[in-house]
Amino acid sequence: MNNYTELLRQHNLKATPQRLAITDILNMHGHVSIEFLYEQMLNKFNSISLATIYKNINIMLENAFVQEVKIPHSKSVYELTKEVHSHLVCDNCGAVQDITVPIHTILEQTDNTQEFEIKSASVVFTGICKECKN
Amino acid sequence: MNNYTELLRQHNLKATPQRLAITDILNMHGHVSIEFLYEQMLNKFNSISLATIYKNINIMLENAFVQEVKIPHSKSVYELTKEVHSHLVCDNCGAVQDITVPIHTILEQTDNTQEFEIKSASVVFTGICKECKN
DNA sequence: GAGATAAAGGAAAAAAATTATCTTTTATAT
DNA sequence: ATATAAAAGATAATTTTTTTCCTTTATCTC
Ligand SMILES: [Mn+2]
Ligand SMILES: [Mn+2]
Ligand SMILES: [Zn+2]
Ligand SMILES: [Zn+2]
Repeated sequence: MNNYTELLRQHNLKATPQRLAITDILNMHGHVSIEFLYEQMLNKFNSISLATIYKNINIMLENAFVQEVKIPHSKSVYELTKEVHSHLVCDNCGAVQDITVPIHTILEQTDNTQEFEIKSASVVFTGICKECKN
Repeated sequence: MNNYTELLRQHNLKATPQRLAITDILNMHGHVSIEFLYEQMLNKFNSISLATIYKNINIMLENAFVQEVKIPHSKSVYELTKEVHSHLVCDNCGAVQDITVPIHTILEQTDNTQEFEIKSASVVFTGICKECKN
């Protein structure tokens, strides 16, 4: 269990109980939607405002604290920023898991005659997860 | 210049002037946002409803006529469905262009111990386009 | 081509998602 | 302990998307 107090302060963000709870939930669940996050937060703070969720997710996005994962045919999920990685999304149950893809190798094998200077890649694989196959 | 009358009918969709105009705009501009599409449509149909745009884009998505491209840090764009491909998005001007990535090769080089059955991939590269480099 | 009809368009309202405003509370520095 | 700027909560406002309801029209059949 990580404590994000210092990390928040390093970004000049006050380490409020609400923010620490958000980071805890992200840390525990990995990839969460706004609604899920709100529901979880309501358990701890029965009068928390949805606006607080949005304001915090947005300020954490600005500070590169949190990343948005855009998923084909469904809503975005959010996660704590970690090393660069890609995602697997289950078509059946919606579960999102991390996967490491050799982006560099891909770029070497991709014909880029367009002279586009690539800086980053967002890769989301879709399919059926291990659990849903059974 | 393509005519989408038949394709629409094959999906049991009436070939209305509005729909043909939408396919024309998609065909001409490649990747368009809802707002852009609406503005363009207003030129031809000065009383078109935004609801018509949404209803048609949604029905075309359902029929796999049109695809949504989700882009990190910006709004989605829509395009006519064609052969499988990926995208380059310019951080500077927002331009979206197609690129072909050897997905199969990537999968071979990606360690998938998670036993996830991958069916498709959504790949969006971000960077600086040729024009914006000058 | 005229008539029948189900689908689609337009206008407006409703719903859902997100952001802004304003007052109260609180984390943090002194 | 106090001061203060930032954040929370409540609410309103805005933006985005969907729904409803009535009118129009594309298409089928004759
Ligand atoms: Mn992840
Ligand atoms: Mn494309
Ligand atoms: Zn699954
Ligand atoms: Zn550019």
